[in-house]
Amino acid sequence: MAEQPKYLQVADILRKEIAEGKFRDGQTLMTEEELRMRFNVSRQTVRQAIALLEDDGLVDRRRGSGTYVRHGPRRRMQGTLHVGVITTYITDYIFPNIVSGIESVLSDNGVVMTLSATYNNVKTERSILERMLDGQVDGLIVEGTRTARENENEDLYRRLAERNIPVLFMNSYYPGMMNMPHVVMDDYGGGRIAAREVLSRGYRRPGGMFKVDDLQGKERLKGFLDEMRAGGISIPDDRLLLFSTEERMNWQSTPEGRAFVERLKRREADCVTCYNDAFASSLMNILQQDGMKLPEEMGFIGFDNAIYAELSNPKLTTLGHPKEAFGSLVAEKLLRMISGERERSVNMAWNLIERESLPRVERR
Amino acid sequence: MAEQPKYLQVADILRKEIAEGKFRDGQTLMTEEELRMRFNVSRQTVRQAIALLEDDGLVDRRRGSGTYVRHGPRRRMQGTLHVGVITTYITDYIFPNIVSGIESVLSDNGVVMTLSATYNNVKTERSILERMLDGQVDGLIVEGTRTARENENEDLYRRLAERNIPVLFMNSYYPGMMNMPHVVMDDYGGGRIAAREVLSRGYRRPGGMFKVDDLQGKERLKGFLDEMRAGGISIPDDRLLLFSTEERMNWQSTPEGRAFVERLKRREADCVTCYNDAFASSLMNILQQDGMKLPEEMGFIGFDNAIYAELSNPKLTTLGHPKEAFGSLVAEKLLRMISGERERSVNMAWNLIERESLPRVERR
DNA sequence: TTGCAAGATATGTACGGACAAAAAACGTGG
DNA sequence: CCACGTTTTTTGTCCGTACATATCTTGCAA
Repeated sequence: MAEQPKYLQVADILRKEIAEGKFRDGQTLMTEEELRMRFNVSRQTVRQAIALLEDDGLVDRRRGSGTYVRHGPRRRMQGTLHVGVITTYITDYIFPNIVSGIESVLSDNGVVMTLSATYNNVKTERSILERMLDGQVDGLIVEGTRTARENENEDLYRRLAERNIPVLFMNSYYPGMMNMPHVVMDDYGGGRIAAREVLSRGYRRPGGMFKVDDLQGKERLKGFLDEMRAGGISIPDDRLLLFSTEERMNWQSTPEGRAFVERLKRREADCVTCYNDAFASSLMNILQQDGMKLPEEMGFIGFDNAIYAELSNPKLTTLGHPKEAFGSLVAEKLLRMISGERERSVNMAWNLIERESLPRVERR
Repeated sequence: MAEQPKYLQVADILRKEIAEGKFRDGQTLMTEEELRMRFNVSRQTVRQAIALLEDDGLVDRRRGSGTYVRHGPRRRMQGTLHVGVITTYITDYIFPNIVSGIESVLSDNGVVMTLSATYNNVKTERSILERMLDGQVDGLIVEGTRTARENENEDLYRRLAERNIPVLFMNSYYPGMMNMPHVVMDDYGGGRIAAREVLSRGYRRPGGMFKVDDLQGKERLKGFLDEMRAGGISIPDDRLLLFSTEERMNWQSTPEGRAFVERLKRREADCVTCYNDAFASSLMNILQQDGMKLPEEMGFIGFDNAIYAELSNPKLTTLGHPKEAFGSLVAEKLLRMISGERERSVNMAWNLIERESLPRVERR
């Protein structure tokens, strides 16, 4: 009591006990009177504590009956289910397609969706999660932000877990995050596929550019390097450009970025494996403006099969992301989680889409 | 007290007085002690009442200082601004473009956006509004649902108004809704433009299909008919198909819809003005499958300049919706409203985009 | 066994009082 | 006039009590 008010202490203890599942039978096990005795406080204090739990949606109070712990599907009857979806972007790149897949499943099931974007900003993610917490969502689909770094918002995810709100990560996830399942592409495997493709088409001085502040990029890079090593090719550091999101919009203007482009212009590599199609497309443009002939003078392979892939010139050879199907799978999985089932994580396989940007080459 | 508990009565009175602006100076004017005297209740009861107002975000309590009424920009310091966006659809039609316009402005200003779709269902709209209310948004952009009918959710909009949460309607709005401004296309004017275009190109037996459960459609229809009348053309009822959203997906299979299509096949009209490009496109397909040659045998004009317009064959002549620019304008307006300014409603003008579906015709 | 009424049990409302802690107002001395 | 400590004001926490009201349980009677 010297530090924290009693009602908070009581609330915390009860919160913890609920999280541990001590009250599986339905009722909070204790009436206000029993709690009063147990903690040796007044009934008002007990009520104040329980009020907090009620705000959090952890318990329901019924006059004349008792206080009940909620588990499982939150809203008992009336009222629609609400699902929150948190992605890095909404209207860019392949996200409209993924969201569309999610949306179609949710709306078919009469579930209301709430969509927010983090723009790869951890603070924004925090702010959105806070809103979701007191907005009483019944489930959450999250694309992790900066997942290769320390997870600043772990406390909020813990609170979601305490409230039995199912969370499903997609595309990218925080490793070791309390048994929350994820649906992601097999990024490590994708990196290996890309490398194998590059090698089998005769390239011998491969380069690469990867975003490394999220798991996706790190895994793609790892798979890429492992497969290269297995093929007997080692890649010097200066044929690799590693960057993080801050530089997304202007990686070309960083010292490393400029140096990398210069080396490519000097033909120090014969092909580039790119983190995704957006970067592949913009890098191709830069080199073409400098007069390089593509794909003859340099091969390219990307990830995701975004719109750019079909529209760019030469058309991009790329690993195809299932997008709509991916979104649908994610949504279906979350709905099952909401209805109480345990779901496993999924790694989806890439399928190579061969276009024009990575032609077979002769000895150079 | 015979009916409602005292603390609710007190809360309601205070809520009303706050809404009327009685406490413009900052403090609630009354301390808990003063309120206790005024209402002749105990201090606990007063506190219980104020707690409700605090939940609603109407007041802030500061220990040792007093209870203050919040007006204007909600979150005082820390914490990002949150804006809710409610549209009828998200990933369909022109909505991705509009949302993109909104999103770019909001994210440039560091504002977090939360996006939800009603699918033109008033109950869903209600459910979303409830979430927005206890999610503490700082502003709301709403595309009204079924705006030509009674507004079932007026109570919720009133509560938003009570809490000083600015609401801006777009595309479609509820007439007479407490001074909440709107940004819409000039639908009446658009109807007239379409009619004028049809007439000036020589068509003399014009038909039309319009959705009439929202204001947009009603206004477009009204403008269309008025301009026709002004041009000396009266349109018999059976050359018009009026429908509502329920039938959106399958208007072709309703008795009226089938009858309408049959009349078109018998060439009882020489052109059709369509509620929007989606309907225009699908109607064109139906007639073409029946062997009709377009645009020679029947002219078409739509609204919105959606993707279909460019992709269909023949390419659609249509009235262009500004989409991204529209979204940006809406977002900028709402941000100004959040920072306290009063904003006027806007009717944006259409611009005609001439493609292939409404060619000039000779006397028939 | 069923139906209903009375009683027991639980939460909801309301009152009173007391002290704690933070902020604001005041007063005093420099 | 300012600085600093003291007092006052105001909200926060906590206790005890009483009664209201909804729900559940029990037991009696048909």
